[in-house]
Amino acid sequence: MSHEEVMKIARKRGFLWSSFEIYSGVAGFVDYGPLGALLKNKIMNKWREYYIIKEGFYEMESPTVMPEEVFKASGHVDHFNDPMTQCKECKEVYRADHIIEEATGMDVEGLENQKLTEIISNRKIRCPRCGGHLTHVWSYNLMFQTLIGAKGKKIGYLRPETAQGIFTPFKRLLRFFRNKLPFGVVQLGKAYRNEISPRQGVIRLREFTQAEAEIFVNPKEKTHPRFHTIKSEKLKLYPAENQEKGKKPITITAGKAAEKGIISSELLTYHLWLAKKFLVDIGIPEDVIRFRQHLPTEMAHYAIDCWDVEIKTNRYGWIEIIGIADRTDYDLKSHSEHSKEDLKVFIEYKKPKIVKKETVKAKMDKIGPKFKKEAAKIIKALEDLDPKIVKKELEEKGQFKLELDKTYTLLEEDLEFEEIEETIKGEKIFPHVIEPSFGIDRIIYSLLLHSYKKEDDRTYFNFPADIAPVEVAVLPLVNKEKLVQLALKIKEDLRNNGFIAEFDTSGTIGRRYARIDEIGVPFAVTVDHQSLKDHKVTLRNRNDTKQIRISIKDLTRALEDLLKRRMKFQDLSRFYEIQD
RNA sequence: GCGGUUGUAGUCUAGUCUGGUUAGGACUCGGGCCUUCCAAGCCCGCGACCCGGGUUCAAAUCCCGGCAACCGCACCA
Repeated sequence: MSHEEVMKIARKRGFLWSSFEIYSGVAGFVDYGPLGALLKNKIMNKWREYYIIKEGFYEMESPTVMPEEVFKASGHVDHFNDPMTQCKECKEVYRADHIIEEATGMDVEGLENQKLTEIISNRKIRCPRCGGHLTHVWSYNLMFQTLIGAKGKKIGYLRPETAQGIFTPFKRLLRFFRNKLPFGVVQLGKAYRNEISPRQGVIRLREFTQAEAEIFVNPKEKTHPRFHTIKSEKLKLYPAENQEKGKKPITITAGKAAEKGIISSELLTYHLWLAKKFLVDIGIPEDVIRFRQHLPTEMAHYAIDCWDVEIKTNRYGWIEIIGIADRTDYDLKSHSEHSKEDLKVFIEYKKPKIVKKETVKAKMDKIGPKFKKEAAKIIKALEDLDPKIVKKELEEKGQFKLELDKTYTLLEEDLEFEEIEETIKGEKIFPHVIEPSFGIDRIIYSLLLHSYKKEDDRTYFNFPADIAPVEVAVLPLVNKEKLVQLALKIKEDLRNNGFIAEFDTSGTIGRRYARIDEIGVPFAVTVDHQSLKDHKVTLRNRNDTKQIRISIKDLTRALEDLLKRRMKFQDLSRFYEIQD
């Protein structure tokens, strides 16, 4: 539970290192060491199990460098930008808009830097701390900028989220899913934010790994086919209202939360539950998980409802590790406007709608001779007019003046009104997007923190068997040639069967167990003298250090059952002799 | 970005104030001996003054700058 102890072991045993240490390091970057990389991959693959296999979403991969247009459309170029100013005397840095709003009460959101600078000098706004003069306003954008191409004319940015890489090929995706909602697309990968001053180690990184799902749905159908199966599952929620009124979080069933509108839709509720199930599955205890709703003031520009999954930590309090948002149609709409591409989906009505409609048409035999060459454009213009207005004007004035490049006067005899029935099969809409966005690095931190166990003089990571980086250790009880040879052979066999197996002869058996416990190896195979005669070895369970004696030929099968969590060690011990 | 505190092997630390032999110890790690089940013991070995500049005959030690970590403030679409 202690941050310091856990991070110390994480560093010592090769889970997490700060990057570029030999060059003093750079804040906000970390290396995943050998065990960290294994752990991270296992967690990401578990995530794929949940979102790709079980939910039926598909994964894609887009570039991490993207052209400026993408982030103009997404709002990151404008909204991810903070206007800053600094006191010339005391060097304090401020948000320029905040300081103006405080001093004058003006709403200056969205104004250009030059305008803000003018306001500061005209209104004689000074440093609130020391009264000193303030510098001109500059922009601090949290995106890393780069130049694309040899001539360096095209501005590019490192993506601040993986999501945009899913929105931009939306037309292709829609075709891949055969033009039908709902569908989900996921992406796991790196994202970048040039934080002003990253602290808190792995909690706020400049380069981090996200696992995001973008689920495209019909706005009228924000539910999930399996919602009924999770209705009575309990969620610990901290709604915005409770935060504002200083009340405590509530525990409520998924069904009630959606029904009462605490969470804005059944689908969003389902994804809150799913995120929690995932976290519990990889080994984060349920009682350190809660869902906190964004306050209206902190909600991102694109969302209508957003819940953070938070984990309790001893050092940082409750930290956000997952954000689950209803992004509505913000992104697709905006990309559609900027790119001039149609990013809508055709939704077919269950029953076609029959609409009665009045139309006005030109009588060709009248219009033709009357207007000759100009008739064509008049006919075309009539199609776009509201027939009611034409009819009304005709009735009142006996003629209708059509304003085009010049005025054409149309009489009642030139026109024909008709009421027709039109069958509308459906409509084109922008889908809404439900987005669970996982911060993998923070999840790993939370997992390390909450898996760490200390018992007497023993420490271990209580990783689930299928998450543990090293799966099994093979150890000779003592370093006698024959035992070492047999242990090596068993290790090779296990590796050939796909297990991540380690072997260790250093120190005494107790020290070896301690070493593998410290990195959370769930099972150990120990070869003793008896093994040479009866071809049996002991299999040790990390959490309770209990052992059973099992024949070497059964080992692969037993370990497979254990590591895939088809069987618990306790169940296995019914079939085998228990060792003291 | 601002202010404060701190930087000695993988880890913890002595030495820094008061400049002066080969920077000392413990644990860890590697090799060996021993050892029949949970960090035992013995022998051997690897391994450090954050980086750069200055002052000085001489800098881990004093001064300046940088970097990093921690704490507070600010920031965190």
